[in-house]
Amino acid sequence: MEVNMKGISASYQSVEEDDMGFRKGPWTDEEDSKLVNYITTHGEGHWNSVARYAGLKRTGKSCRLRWLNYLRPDVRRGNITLQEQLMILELHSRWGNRWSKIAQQLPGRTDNEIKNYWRTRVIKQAKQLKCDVNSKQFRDAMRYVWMPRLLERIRASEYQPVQPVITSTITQSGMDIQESETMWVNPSYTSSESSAEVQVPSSSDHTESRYDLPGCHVADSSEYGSDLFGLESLESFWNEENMWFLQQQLSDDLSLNK
DNA sequence: AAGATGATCAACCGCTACTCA
DNA sequence: CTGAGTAGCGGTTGATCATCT
Repeated sequence: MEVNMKGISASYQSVEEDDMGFRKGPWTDEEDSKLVNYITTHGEGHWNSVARYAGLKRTGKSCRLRWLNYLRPDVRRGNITLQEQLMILELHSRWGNRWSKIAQQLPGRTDNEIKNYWRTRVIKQAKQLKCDVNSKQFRDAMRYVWMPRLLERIRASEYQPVQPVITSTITQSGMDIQESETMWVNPSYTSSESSAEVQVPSSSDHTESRYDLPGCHVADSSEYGSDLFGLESLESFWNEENMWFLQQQLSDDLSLNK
């Protein structure tokens, strides 16, 4: 039987059935088309009925997941864009592992996809830096170093303002007004403040003191593996300018907390 | 060329929340 | 109120592909 995995057709032998006779494992083209046909005709919901009446030996849960994560017509495929990466970082800093909630802000992306992105890219980078992904150090690095850089890259590539995100609809005087909020472009870390307007001392002021984040090991360039955010190397984030800026931010935070 | 290792992502699992009889 | 059925969420697993040695 043929199944489609990662865009290629492959023979797959290990589709099995559980004690209840439900099939498990990758979906076949035939199963996909049965599910799509049924939902096209009858609509979503009542997943156990879908499974039964569509002639699928699958659990309702499995049908729901397959539809939402793969078969839905509005599912977006392909790489996570720079804008989406920035949104994920920002929204995760607000909401934590609320993948479904984050996914709602990214049309066409599924919670599964975002979760996978976070686990495979972001957590990996935290590990490489020997930081806990939830540590203040790593979060500050994201907020004050990586996200501004990402924003700069977006602006450089588009050469136009970043699209605001429509977050709510309010009704006023009988008219629907869409209130747009630049929810992920926090002024506190826009590029103008993070780099352009910040006075960076000459390199001689701090060349000797490569900044070690407390409890956070800055890896040698040889330790860097894949490229979070599509940058050439994570090392470029941890250059002296950004280190200096991050150090200032951290010391400001500390003084505020006194 | 082949085996080892790492990265990716679809799918499953367990749990909680919600609905309804 | 309670229990069954269902939907949805987040964590985890495992198959496959890609890259490295």
